Amino acid sequence: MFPEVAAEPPLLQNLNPEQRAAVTLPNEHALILAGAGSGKTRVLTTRIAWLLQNGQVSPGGVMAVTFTNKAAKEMMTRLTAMLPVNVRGMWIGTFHGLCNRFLRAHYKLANLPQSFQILDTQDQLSAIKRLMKQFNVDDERFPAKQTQWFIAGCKEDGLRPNMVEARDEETRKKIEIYQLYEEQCQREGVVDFGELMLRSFELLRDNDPIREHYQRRFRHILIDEFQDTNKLQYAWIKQLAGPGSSVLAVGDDDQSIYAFRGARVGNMADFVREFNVQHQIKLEQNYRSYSNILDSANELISHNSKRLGKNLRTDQGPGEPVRVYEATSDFAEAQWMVDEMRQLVRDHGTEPGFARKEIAVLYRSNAQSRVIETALFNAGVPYRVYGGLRFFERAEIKHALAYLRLLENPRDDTSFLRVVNFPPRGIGARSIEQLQDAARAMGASLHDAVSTMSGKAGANLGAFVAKIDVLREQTQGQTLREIIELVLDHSGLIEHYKADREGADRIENLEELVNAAESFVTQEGFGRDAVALPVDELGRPLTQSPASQGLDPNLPPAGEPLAPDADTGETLSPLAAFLTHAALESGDNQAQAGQDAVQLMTVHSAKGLEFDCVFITGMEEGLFPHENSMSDYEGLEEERRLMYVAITRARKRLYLSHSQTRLLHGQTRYNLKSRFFEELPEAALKWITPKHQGFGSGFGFAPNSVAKNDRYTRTSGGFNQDLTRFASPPVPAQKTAPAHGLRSGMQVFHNKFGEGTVLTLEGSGDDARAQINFPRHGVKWLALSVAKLTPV
DNA sequence: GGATTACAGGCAAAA
DNA sequence: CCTGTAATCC
Repeated sequence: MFPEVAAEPPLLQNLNPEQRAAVTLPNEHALILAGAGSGKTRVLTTRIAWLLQNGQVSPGGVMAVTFTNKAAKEMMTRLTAMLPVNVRGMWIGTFHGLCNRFLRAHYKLANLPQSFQILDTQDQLSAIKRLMKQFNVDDERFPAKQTQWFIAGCKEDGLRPNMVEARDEETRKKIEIYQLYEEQCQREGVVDFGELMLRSFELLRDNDPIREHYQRRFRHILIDEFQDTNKLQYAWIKQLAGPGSSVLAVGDDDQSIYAFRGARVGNMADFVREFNVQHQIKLEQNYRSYSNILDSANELISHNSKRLGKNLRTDQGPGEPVRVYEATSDFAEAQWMVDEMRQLVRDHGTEPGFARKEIAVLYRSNAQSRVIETALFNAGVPYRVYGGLRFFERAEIKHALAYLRLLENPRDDTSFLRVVNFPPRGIGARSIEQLQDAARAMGASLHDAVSTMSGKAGANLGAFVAKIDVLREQTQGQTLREIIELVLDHSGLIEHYKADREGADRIENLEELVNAAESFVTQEGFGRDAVALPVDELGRPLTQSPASQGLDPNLPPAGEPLAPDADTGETLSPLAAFLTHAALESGDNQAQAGQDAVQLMTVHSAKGLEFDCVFITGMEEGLFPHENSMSDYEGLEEERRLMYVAITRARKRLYLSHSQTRLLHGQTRYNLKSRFFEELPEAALKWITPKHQGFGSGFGFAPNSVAKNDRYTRTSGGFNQDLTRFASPPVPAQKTAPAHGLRSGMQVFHNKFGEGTVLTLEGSGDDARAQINFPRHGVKWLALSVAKLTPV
């Protein structure tokens, strides 16, 4: 079953020395610092192929962990292209996907029902809201979002309620809610994302035979994007890594952009120390971008202090300069971009134009996409927006899934409440409250409590529950496709949206759900959720009984489809498997997939992607860097890394743009251009704002400020700090424009509040306001015509 | 009591 | 701009 080792494996051809060293590392722990565009995925997959080819490990002994489903799929695709290997035996997937697989196989030990359902972020929030209402928690003092943040944060740190320190009264209350939330989830047979991780970790930690079994099994553990791992994920890896395993961590500290969701860059240093890592390899050769782009990235990131140290280099020439554009408004910025794109796409005779899908527009926050979308739409340019609501997160899809989940698990109160009165069937808030009271009193689920209800409300509720129960009966033994079609039909969802004038899209999506299910069933890898297989020291599957090898006799044989239970071999129903899939892979944003369209996305979601041409828009103080991150040093460094990620997405052309004015939260804001401009190498940049740029027609004032603008335009290439002050804000009433002379980031002194940092500037003249962070008094908005501020 | 519409308040990034 | 609640009608 092992291919003979080739004399000179073609796998190693065309690898540079560092890459080759990484691929052929000895079987020990190692860290690879992989810069952007340095062929990281290639190294990872080639490493696995190399290990397999040399017979050092069998597929069953390999675990490769990623953060996104996309990365996992990419890895499997590339791997199968390299070697005729059955990827099904390997554990390749996201942290959450693998934890799910593990918990399904050992659900009894994990104290979960076999068909436990997974709450996504939305579901989790509504579960918390419901709980807080039930226990009369003041939602002014404890906003549900904040509570959700707290609970998720605790789990990311591996903390159960009893392990969290109650520093103050507020925290004590939050811990109490956390405790209640856990009980509620357990009662209802659901787990959230964090719980998937935490419970797998605890099972590994507390159950010696299980832990030792998996430690024996996984000879090679490879982790992608290691800089994004949180405390719990790191602890989980430590549990899995046994005496004979080799952990290969691949990461880039400069691309750590997920601190807000618990990522700890420090895990890289901890890994080196705690695993006694002897092999560290830096991949600094970049195969993606021209040097103007790379120099910009290198120079920018050099302004960060806490770095492991790494500098990207390329053999490609300088390429085009990085073009910088200053627009008068967000509207004008979008318009300029559309014009520029037209040029890029156009065939110039000697050189063919760029494909539209090779052009990406990146922005810091999702809200910025609207203006750009409008401009593209009006110009008739096809585009595709990532982010926002993904397929499985759309309301109509979630409704349909809620019905399906109730078939699988009637205790799922979150799903029950979502659809009990959708489509409307005469069950209002009052009836639901009564039902919740009854359920609480008898300690039962809402579903089971319905039988105690009487009167008209009881009749309506009874009819609903009966419908669910009948559907459950009817769908026994049916195919997934039939089940979903039946549910769509009998739930009344289709009918309801048919009556809605704007329901056509939703019906289309519901039909797409049937397709999604169909392709889930037929797709290769449907059964890839195989569970633990007993293995020998090299990770080869054992042919003898596992018990005779001293392994846990309860562990199942290899290759079973559909994640059979480790004990009984009982498999998950296709419906339950599909529901899991829906929760763990929120689905590509399938709008116009495959079409040659311009790509719009946040910088976060651009990570890992690359394009010929990249536009980074909204390069303004308060937006990028974002105002919520500007006040503290750590936050600012993360913003800088984010910018680093954005820049390194570009292969050939990079555009940076900022706008003097922007409509944000319904009002015009005057933002200064981003401080990041000053951290880029002048030689690599080219200022392309037209000299006599007038103000857009939508502004209601004439371009009478040409003199000023002209002066600004002359700063092309250089970024003279003093001049920027004259350039923005370009307010109609010019005499009052920049009278205060403040800049965000500036230190100022206030008679009452003391020293503080200017965060944001807004408005002009007598209305000018500044948001200032005073360490002693917090963040305040001050009217500049009133407040006495002196620069420090 | 429930359904529908009107309006106020919040608003970063995401598996 | 989207969500959650208040006001209104049935």
